[in-house]
Amino acid sequence: MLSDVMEDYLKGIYILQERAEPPISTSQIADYLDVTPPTVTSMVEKLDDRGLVEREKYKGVELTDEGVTVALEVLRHHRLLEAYLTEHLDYDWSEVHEEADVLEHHISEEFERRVAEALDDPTVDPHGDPIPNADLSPPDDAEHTRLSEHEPGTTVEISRVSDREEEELRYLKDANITPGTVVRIVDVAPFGMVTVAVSDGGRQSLPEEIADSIRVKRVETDAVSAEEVPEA
Amino acid sequence: MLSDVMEDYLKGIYILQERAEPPISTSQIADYLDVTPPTVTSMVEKLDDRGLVEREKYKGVELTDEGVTVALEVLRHHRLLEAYLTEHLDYDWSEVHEEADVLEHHISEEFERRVAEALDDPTVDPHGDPIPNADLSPPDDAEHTRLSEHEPGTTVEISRVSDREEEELRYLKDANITPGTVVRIVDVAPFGMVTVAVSDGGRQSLPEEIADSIRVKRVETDAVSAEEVPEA
DNA sequence: CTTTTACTTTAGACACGTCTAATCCGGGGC
DNA sequence: GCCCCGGATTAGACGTGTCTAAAGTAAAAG
Repeated sequence: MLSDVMEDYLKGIYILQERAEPPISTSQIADYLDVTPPTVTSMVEKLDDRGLVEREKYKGVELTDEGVTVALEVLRHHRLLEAYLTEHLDYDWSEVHEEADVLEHHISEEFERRVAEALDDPTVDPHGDPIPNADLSPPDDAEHTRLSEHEPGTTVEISRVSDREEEELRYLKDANITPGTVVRIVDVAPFGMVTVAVSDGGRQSLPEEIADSIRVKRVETDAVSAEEVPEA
Repeated sequence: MLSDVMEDYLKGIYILQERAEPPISTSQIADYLDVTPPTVTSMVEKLDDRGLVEREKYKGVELTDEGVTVALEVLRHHRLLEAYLTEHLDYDWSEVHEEADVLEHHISEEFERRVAEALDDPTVDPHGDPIPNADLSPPDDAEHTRLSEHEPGTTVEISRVSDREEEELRYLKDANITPGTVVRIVDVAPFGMVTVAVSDGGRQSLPEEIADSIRVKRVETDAVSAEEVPEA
């Protein structure tokens, strides 16, 4: 019987592990979950006791296989819900996150099954994030690179945008940066800001943290030649 | 900011008030919510402090108007969810209760609105229970009488069956006692057991607590004359 | 009018998840 | 090789919701 809170810790640690190599530090977790470091310390002790994380004092934690499974289960719930809300309840993809963040802890396995069925077993959510499949095997995230790691001139297709802040998402949507869109990278500033040209001719600059959280797939350059974009 | 638990108490007290005149005693609540009486005492103190119930020590509690409003909000969530799960996620009406009991505390107002819209503002849930409308005015429950208060020989149409125990509901469904069905009352035993004849010719005996929780509407007797039922 | 009894409340404990304040490592700079 | 500083942990507290055991009360039975 894991509490909602424990599930949130495991999900958070999983996401942090996707972003950076384990071990994940106390303060990273505290930051991500918006609690104080002592709170994290006591929680990770508990998770360690239960065998959900491997903890080394003063170093940080790493999810065990069991911890990963729980995290994937929660993530599956979250992303299925996001997809369902978008497809069947007419939510916009920029506003589903909070609802899913709560409900993910409260739906039954039966509910999960029926939602997956109603959606015909989707593999990605509306933000482009992969939905772990029912057997909870770790999804493989190859081929997707970070927007921030490409050279100017490269043309890429957006595959995933992070689903954290509703504000940000609305902004990205307005700028037409959504999964499936093809953009050309115009400039990468020394402080990490990336400027891209969208197919409608607009340009958009994105600070490092954002550019880092957007995953893309490289596209053959001539694929967008029909929609050429001006240089400046 | 009411906790889930407080919402459960308020909903429970509301339902108990529908069944019996207030004040509602500590032990009735304890029984209904499956907690011990001291737990109830401390909780109702808190609810009293917040103005959600009127409490008289050693007597019991009664919901204030504000308490009623909260209870209706929760009940609206519950019943909309039951209806939604049945209509759009292919649940059977005998299995929706538990899912709704959890989710009712966790859906946003936005979610409520969209579900109501998807269902075209339904007025009753799959068990026949009235869904409070969005303005949370107390639903009026006239015309519905208890199955247990009718004379043998009377013909009635089932309008509501309680939604408490999945087991019971499945049993009732198998016996064809569902909202909309017309039955004739064959016998009322001195210990409260009611025997009814269903239109397919079967008969069904129901113990007092069940017969008490089933609400019915009286029907003109000749309405079922085409499907006459044997005496014994 | 007193006693009994059923129910309610008080007292005190515990698990959970959180906090602040204080202490404690451990690795980088000197 | 020592010190310092930033981050981590311990200590101790609190609010919530629950429990068991003990004490109290009200109303029915005698």
